[in-house]
Amino acid sequence: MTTHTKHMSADERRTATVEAVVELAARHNPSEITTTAIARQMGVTQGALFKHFPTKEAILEAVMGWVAERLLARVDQAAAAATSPLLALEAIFMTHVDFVAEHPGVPRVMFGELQRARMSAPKRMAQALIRRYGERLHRLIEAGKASGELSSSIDTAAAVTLFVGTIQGLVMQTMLAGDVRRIRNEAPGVFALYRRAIGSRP
Amino acid sequence: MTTHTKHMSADERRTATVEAVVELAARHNPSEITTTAIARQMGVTQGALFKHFPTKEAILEAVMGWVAERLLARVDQAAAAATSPLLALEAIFMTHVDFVAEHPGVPRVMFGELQRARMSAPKRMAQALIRRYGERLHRLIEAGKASGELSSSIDTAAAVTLFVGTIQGLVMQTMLAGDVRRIRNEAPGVFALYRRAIGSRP
DNA sequence: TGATAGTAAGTAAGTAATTACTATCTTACA
DNA sequence: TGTAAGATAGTAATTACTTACTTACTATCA
Repeated sequence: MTTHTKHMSADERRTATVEAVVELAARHNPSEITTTAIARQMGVTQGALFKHFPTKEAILEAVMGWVAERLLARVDQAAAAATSPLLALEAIFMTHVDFVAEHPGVPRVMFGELQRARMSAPKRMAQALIRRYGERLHRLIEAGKASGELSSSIDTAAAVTLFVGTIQGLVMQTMLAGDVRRIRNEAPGVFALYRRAIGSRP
Repeated sequence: MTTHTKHMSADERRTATVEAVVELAARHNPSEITTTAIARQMGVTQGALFKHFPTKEAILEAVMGWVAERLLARVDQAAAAATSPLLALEAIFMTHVDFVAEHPGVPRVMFGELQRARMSAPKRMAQALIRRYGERLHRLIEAGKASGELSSSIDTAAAVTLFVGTIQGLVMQTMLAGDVRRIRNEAPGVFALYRRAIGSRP
């Protein structure tokens, strides 16, 4: 319940800034997201941003933190509700796809940070997020192999790479088509193929 | 066998410019590839670029043309030498991985162009390349289903998306590790999973 | 309670640096 | 010698960030 005041609190403004970046990234190239564009999206002057963030990089750092927290929380929640490793992988997949469909700018910002030449705080956070995500997948796949639900002959590292790449492929299709709804429609078919790839054969 | 002259011909310079961009993209964020950086990579002043290209966008257009021509030629050559649809898909996969390992900047430039907000000539060329690439995959997968080599129950469109995403996933791993050789090492394992996903079961 | 001083949040108008691109002059080769 | 290729030194526009000033909320105290 935000009262209609002209001034926001520092915390509200920081959150609003992060959300503005995520929304802008859905329609614009991350490298074209200038501080002026962020401020305009928020209905505020450009200089006002620097009351809450020392640099633009600090803004991107906050964005990466926002993404890591929300994505991992939802993914963990989905996995916890599942009753087997394979079902957990499917739940994670669909949850991730939902997240990307809700926030199409997120994978673009992530990829943009990873592409940076020099190491930076936001790039480090993007790497850390993918590493943590990969560890969760690795554990689930190993558990699935142990329980016999997944084929014990598959390469776990390759299965992790394929999982992440599968979502990347869906994101790419979305960017090609320019239609966000498409990712939700195509996701089940693509995961069905992934299940064929890793599942044990009857 | 370029003779040691100070002035290059227009055609040589255009090719050298494209190669400079591809080399720069291997180490730098595509949006950080300025005309100054391109010129420095070529050992030439920045203004000299505009003797051969009217705009920077025209340079990127030439880059996309260079990529489309070389990648599709190599992919077609690899597919033609294969004796079955599945072997053709494997040959295309490995050829593509080789191409990316040789030119790690290429997928970054491609992805960067696709991310652009407004339509542009290079973006259109990137979309056209992926479309043509996808059509080739589509035909091969359909042929494989007809011959019984691939499962007839799989979704062909999803299989195309998964193929492209699989390579994207390998590229992402490369960017995370910062080590180009890794993609060649991991490629066979990942394709083995892809084969499990689409192949008919014995 | 109600005036008021202090402060956080915001504005407006700057800065230097960098960008793509250009005008003018110079060099090298056929 | 004429011309294409390149060098030099610009241009206006845009970038992240700053400075000086103004507004709105809040805690304090008579």
